[in-house]
Amino acid sequence: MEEPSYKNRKVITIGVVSELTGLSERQIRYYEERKLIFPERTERGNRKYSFSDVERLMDIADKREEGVRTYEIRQDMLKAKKKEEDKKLRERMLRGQLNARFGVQKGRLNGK
Amino acid sequence: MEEPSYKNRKVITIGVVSELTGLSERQIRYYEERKLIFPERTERGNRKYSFSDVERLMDIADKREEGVRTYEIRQDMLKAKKKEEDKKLRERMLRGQLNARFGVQKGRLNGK
DNA sequence: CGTGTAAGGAATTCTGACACG
DNA sequence: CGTGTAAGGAATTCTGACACG
Repeated sequence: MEEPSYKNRKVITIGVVSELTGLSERQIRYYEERKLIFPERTERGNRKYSFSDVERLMDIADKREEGVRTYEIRQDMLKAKKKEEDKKLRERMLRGQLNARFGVQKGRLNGK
Repeated sequence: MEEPSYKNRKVITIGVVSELTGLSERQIRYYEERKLIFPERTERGNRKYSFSDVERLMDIADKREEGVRTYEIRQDMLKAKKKEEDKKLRERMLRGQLNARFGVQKGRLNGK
């Protein structure tokens, strides 16, 4: 498991993203302004998107068609993100517990 | 298994490919002329590459540094491709054999 | 053969703004 | 709020060609 590869690499220009999603460049830039997506930039300032950005944009497009406001979409995003983080935190803590009781001894840090 | 996804989708413009590979656009276009890579085009004619194209280009760059000529690189490519196809063919034939003797009967095509 | 470069034109992208509803 | 559009400029990409070794 070492590939954050392909899916998350920001390499696609806005024109291609527009083709891929069916959204106008105006819309794509606006969703960035509303902090729904976060493209990188080339040295000269051209936006570059990843495949996950493209997928997120398609989700956004669906939401928008249902009439959901960009602000609400953003709230949902943040909520989902927090939930993700909490989950990871709980998992880490659980692992810590198990290790403390049954795990391989890592060797005391110093004998004191 | 339905994702020919990310890795093979042609979405990267030549400028980004150049950054990614360290090759000049001139070189990238030349390797296309020598039939080492096959980008797609946007409606207006701009080249679009996939991540596998990028990887292939990096392989090509390595070969070139070793002094291998584009013609030879192409020959090796074709050889490798043929080998791949032969392998698939043999696998298909073997499966056919097994099916014929032990496989589920597919029903005769017609009783004659 | 493999690559650089200047040339000219066409298409892309960018930003900030006005418009509309 | 969300999106279209015209505006002007800068950067990108394209092709065909000449150059060099």
